[in-house]
Amino acid sequence: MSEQSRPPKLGRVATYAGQSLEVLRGMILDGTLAPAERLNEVHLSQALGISRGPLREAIQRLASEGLVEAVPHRGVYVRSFSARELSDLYELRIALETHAVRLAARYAPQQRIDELGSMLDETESSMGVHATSAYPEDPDFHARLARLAANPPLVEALTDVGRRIRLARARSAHQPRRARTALDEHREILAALVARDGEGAAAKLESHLTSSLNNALAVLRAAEPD
Amino acid sequence: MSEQSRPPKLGRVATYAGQSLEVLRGMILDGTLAPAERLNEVHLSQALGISRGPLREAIQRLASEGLVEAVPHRGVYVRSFSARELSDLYELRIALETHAVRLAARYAPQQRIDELGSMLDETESSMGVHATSAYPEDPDFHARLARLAANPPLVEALTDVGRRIRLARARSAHQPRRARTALDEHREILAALVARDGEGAAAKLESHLTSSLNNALAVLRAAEPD
DNA sequence: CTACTGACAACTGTCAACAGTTTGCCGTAG
DNA sequence: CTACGGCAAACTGTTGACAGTTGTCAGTAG
Repeated sequence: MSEQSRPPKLGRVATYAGQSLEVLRGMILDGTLAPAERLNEVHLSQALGISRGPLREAIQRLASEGLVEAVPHRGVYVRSFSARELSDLYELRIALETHAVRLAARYAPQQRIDELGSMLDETESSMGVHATSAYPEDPDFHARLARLAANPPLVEALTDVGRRIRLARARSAHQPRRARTALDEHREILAALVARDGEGAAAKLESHLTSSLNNALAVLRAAEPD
Repeated sequence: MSEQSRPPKLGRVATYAGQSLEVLRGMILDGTLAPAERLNEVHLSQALGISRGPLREAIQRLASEGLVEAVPHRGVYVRSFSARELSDLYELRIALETHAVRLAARYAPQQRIDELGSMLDETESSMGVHATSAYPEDPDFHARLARLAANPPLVEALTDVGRRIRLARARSAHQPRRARTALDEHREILAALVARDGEGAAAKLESHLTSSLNNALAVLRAAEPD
């Protein structure tokens, strides 16, 4: 067991397992597979036109992303989140993302920050047309913000948390009013970032995410007030 | 596709995939499978006495934990970490763990904090005997500290980061002197926690982890000074 | 009417074989 | 001697079938 060699460069090739992963993730996040629903391997593999092997691999990865929960010998279920779990996820996200923005304020090259600004401009101009995007906290802004920290493991962790949050608040989809507010808050965060004010950006980001959480919680409780 | 039901309670049953996961994780963390080494599915499945199916599932999970890297059609490799990646991991860990300790200072019940203290006493008394534990930052203390935050996703994230760090610094195993220092630093952190001084505990924790990182980096550079 | 028992059906876990891709080797041409 | 091309071995991706477990539902005893 000493077969020395170095990992090759990544040469992406399509694989059924990989494709199924993306399809299933989409089905979960857009509600085709509802929370608490059980995934039947036979039915799903037939629906996707593949065998159970690759499907099981895809499901496995979904479990590691926290989108489904697998119980040995009893099947896998789309995760459903309580209000408490949603709060926990947001708290984690706040810790990660405020740290990311502090790093970005210190180390991010000016150009990348400017790109974020022009991205916001595009979002705003397309806003009048499409009325609103499907999701107020457009993941793009936050994902790009995270990447400015230039810390791959941090980005990875935030991606996972982001996906779970998106699933947890799937029902509270579009909220036109909040989308407008969110854009303004994004601009404030960016302004602090341009000024290289890490603490200020972190503070604005935290309040932004906190109000986003409160909004989600309100919708959640309105849906099931028990 | 609307099969309603609720997720059952967890009823752990042994499964080849699950067992293989733990075996393989152990082999990677203790160096039996060296960094950059390729995992041959056929050889491994024969060595473990199982077929490739469950083995592939176990490998899949290792990949999601960040311990191996899978390249489609080219095999999976035990991850090896550069100094930069190790720093990134520590930075992420610091962000997560300082946040955890702040939460702990605010919300953790007194009893759980006291348990941490008696655990440190045991560690110290067993220290003269075994001379030193295999790993200076004994994962137990940090893992328990994380759990005090009472935020499962946060604990999960820290577990993953901890495993990767442990792999990254696998070579720099025992360091008796540092183990002694680490224990003292743990006591300081705990003292701040007892005083419910979240900021103080966070600061002490950060410097503790920073010196741990510097120690690891020094060992790493000594091993391969290129 | 309720609680237990046993068999059946459905589903997940596992296996062995097949198929497609990658990689290394060998021969040939320049 | 070096560069290119094609063949073959090795390995990963995929499949369909088998095995063991779980959950359900009659049927029966209390």
